[in-house]
Amino acid sequence: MVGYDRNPNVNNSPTKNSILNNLLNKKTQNDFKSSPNFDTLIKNEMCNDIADLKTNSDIKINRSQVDQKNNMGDGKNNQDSNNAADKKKPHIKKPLNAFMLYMKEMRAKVVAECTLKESAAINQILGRKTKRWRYGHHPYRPLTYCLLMMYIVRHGYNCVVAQWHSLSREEQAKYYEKARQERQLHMQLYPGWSARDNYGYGTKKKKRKKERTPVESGGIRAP
DNA sequence: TATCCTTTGAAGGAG
DNA sequence: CTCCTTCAAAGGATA
Repeated sequence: MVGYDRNPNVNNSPTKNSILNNLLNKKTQNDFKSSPNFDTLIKNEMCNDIADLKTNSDIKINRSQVDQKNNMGDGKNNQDSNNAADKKKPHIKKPLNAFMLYMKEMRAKVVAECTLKESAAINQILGRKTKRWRYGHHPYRPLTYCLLMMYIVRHGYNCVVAQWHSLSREEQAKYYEKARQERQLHMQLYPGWSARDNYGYGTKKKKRKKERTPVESGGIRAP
């Protein structure tokens, strides 16, 4: 179960290499380009990224294949996983906000729909900041990015962009209300609890999120 | 094995 | 008040 294997329900299940090759071959790129949902700039940016992908993706793929081979040998090392879970002392988690509730609900659907399992990519699909990979350099690992683009090729650009933000006001209000109820319940269950209680939980220090250059936080790079 | 990545939103603290 | 940071979920990737 390592890597980016496709959903077994899908009829054909190509290997990682064939997925990459499929993306990189001319036909796929042409299909990609001909999508009516892309303007010329985005098309060109995407194709440049695809070209860049080819230079450094081989190493990652070989690494994944090695991992897969290693995993085939042992099938019973999952017993000590709950051992690690026991080690953690119970802590009261933050209540989920509206977007987190939405993600929790929609994640499985997106995972089933596309071949992606990497949550960072799924979260971008469900969130908004698609500009970051549409215009600038992509933050994904090559194979993840490859599969994300495959998803776009298959389902169309509008399917990917801003799913949360494309919800109607009423639909979003549903999640905000649910989140409000969760917070209220959380307050009743754990009076006096503060989100600060979990700062640095389990670790010495969390990494600094970002050094914050507000101009570029939008992610749009001038071409 | 622990942290990173990535999203939005809540919340607390600093200035 | 405004700005900044952390953490909620999640699972593959990575050091």
